[in-house]
Amino acid sequence: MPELPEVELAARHLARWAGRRRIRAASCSEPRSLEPNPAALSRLLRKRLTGVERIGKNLLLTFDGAGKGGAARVGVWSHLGMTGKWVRRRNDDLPPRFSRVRLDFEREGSLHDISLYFVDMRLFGFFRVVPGARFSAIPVLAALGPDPLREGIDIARLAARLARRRRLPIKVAIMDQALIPGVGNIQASEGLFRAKIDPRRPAAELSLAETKRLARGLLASFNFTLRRLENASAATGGGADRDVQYVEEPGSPNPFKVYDRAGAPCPRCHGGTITRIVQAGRSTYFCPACQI
DNA sequence: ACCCGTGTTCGCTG
DNA sequence: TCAGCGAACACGGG
Repeated sequence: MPELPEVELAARHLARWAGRRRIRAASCSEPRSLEPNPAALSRLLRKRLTGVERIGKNLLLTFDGAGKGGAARVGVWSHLGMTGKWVRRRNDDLPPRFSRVRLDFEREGSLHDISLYFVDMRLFGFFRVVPGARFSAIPVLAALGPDPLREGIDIARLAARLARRRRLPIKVAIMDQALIPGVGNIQASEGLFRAKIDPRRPAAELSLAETKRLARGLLASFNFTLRRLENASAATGGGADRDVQYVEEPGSPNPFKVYDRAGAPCPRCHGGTITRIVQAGRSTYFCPACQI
């Protein structure tokens, strides 16, 4: 599930659910993973969630101390991996299955106590406490490109970087998080379809016009997917003090134009058949007739 | 039983 | 030094 749109929705939910609220308790339940550990989690106690930022698929939370005497600021760097999600539950509800981290927030105004859970079945995601919230000191984060939703896509920068990928297929190239962070396997196929670009083309061969189309196609796909997620989230009871998950419900129809639609007629040209190929070990979907 | 997977990192190779 | 590749991580679902 989690590519840029899903993580964006998670960030908005976290801010709405727990923004400005103070952590009363923090615990982790996973037996074998080293991260986080109780000692690291304890640094969050009594601190207020003052910032929720997203760069690509990375969630950056900032917590500030209660005291005015400059109590230490603490950050959390969280990634949803393949199966991670954030879930809100009432305080006395049972923890969801595959819960890894539980954060209990204090009552605030008319809001009830709530618990937020970081849930991750496959354990490819993580939740790391970052002392001082010095995110930029983390090499992986520093290497990320500018977030496309907030800062747009710098065509010149993108073109210059693609030019260095001589042989790499464009679909594989754009999944490099240093280029356009947040592009995952679904959004890569969707963005290329919207841009009418063949995913097999060597990255360095794209013209400037094609690079522009690609940037627009990716942004359009991000925004389309985000809107779908917002609607699905609102429909399942956003605002009510009930259990809410932000991910699409299982069994909901595939909202994508080509992803996971092998064999279907092309929704644009109607002349081609959506085809699945494997690139760098991942599925790619495209229309051989109108993606050139 | 077997294979697949919406992500990332690491080690190897040329 | 580096682009590119394949494996590894873990585990439910089809």
